[in-house]
Amino acid sequence: MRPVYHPDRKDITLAGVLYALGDPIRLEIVKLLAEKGELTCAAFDLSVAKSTMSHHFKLLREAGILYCRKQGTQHLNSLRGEDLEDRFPGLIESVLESAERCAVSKRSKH
Amino acid sequence: MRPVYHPDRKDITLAGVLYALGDPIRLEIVKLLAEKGELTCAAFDLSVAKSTMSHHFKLLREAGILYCRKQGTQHLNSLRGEDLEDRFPGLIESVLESAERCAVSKRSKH
DNA sequence: TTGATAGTTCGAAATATTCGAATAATTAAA
DNA sequence: TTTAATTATTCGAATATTTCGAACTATCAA
Repeated sequence: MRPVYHPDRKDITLAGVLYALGDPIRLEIVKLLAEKGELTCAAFDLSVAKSTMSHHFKLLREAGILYCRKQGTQHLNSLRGEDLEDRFPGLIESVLESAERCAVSKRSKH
Repeated sequence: MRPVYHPDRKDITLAGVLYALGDPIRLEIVKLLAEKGELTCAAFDLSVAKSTMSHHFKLLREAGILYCRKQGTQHLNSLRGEDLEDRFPGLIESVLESAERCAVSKRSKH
């Protein structure tokens, strides 16, 4: 397993970030990372195949949204909060707030 | 030409909105609409085929991002600002701010 | 070694995107 | 009332992306 690619901060694009966030699974991943900090892929049980999860993580990583470091057989993922904040101030926060609101309104439907 | 479909406010999803915004052409469309108000497809000269533009407008419309009304042979498009603000407060504003920042930093590279 | 665990890579099937050509709807001109 | 011009959608083909399960790689532990 060769080291994974991470784009430079300056190469993170808005459309790339929004595209990466524009998928329910990936949005959920980002939400959990924002809550919990650093997590392995295995921490997410999101009803898709392992290879599909791998694809989602790769896409998020290559969009510049998360950073991945290896520790033994595990891959620890965390948000690139500082880079994202520098590049698009307030954006991720705003997205997470919307995501949280949706989660709340969904729960309160019952 | 039958009347076009617009989703109800409540059916606008965060992932759907972010996905729709996650394309350079569509982001540009939204940026221009935010600036200028109501515009026809023809107002955008974005170096893609006419049919592709039609596809992008349809996707933005079905994501709930814009409203389209017919006037003669033209289709007038505008942002569903109120609906979006109700559903995801501050989100579009935040995206547009990031988009504007990018545009500025791109211009100041020369 | 051998096995177990954590992820990636591969190839195929299903979806989505893009284009140019053809079509539809409306208005204006002859 | 035809005819032409304008605006945009729809169709079919080519290309790209997404998803899955199976096979593979890397690391650690027994």
